[in-house]
Amino acid sequence: MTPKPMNMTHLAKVMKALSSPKRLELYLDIVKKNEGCYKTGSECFLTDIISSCDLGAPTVSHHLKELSNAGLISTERRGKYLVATVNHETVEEVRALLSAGRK
Amino acid sequence: MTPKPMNMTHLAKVMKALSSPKRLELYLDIVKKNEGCYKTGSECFLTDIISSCDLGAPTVSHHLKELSNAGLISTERRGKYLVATVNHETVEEVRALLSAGRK
DNA sequence: CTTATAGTTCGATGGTTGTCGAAATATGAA
DNA sequence: TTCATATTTCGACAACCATCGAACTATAAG
Repeated sequence: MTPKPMNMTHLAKVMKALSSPKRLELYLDIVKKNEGCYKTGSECFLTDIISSCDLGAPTVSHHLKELSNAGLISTERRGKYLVATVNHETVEEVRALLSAGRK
Repeated sequence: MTPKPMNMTHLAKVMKALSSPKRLELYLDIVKKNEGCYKTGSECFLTDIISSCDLGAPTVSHHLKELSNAGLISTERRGKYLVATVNHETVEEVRALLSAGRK
């Protein structure tokens, strides 16, 4: 089944969410940690992200909200911590739209 | 052959180039006109883009330069007119990077 | 050469954004 | 409850951006 089409306003929002180098780095970090989760069962904790990047906690919080707002990730509170998971559907929709007019 | 990997700074640049709704619209318009070109031989002229969108010529010129700067399109002067063509390689590189950690 | 059309460059402007520190909130531990 | 850690909200600020009109350059037609 092909993923349902995405309107352009939303797509622009997703692109904007990934247009800041730091935020893109954060996103790819979450992706990688999610891969690890698939294999080892460990999850992606916000606190680890904050520790491993050179940004302040408020900035990271803001970036994660932006990624979440664009539908790229979802966040869930697990006790004291926050867990981030990638929303693969949204990524697929972007890929689908980028496939337009492919050779 | 898999496309060569793209560094993150460049990827962020590409994302930023597509993060403005109007500019995204322009890009997809160029993609569509390039598709038509493949079938009918007609090309994508800047003057037509300017006529069919609600932006001034200076703004469109600026947007096209941004798309070109990101490597998403190339422009070529054909006599009095400017022709825009999609750079499929760049799009493929973006798609490749978005494939990271896919289910 | 003059005119008309296509496109770019420039300067300005209002709006958005990434980042920070400080303060507030949330949650679990002692 | 009190404390420590995790996260969010707030206010601010400099930097950036999308858009515009005016002026400039380029190319072709007459």
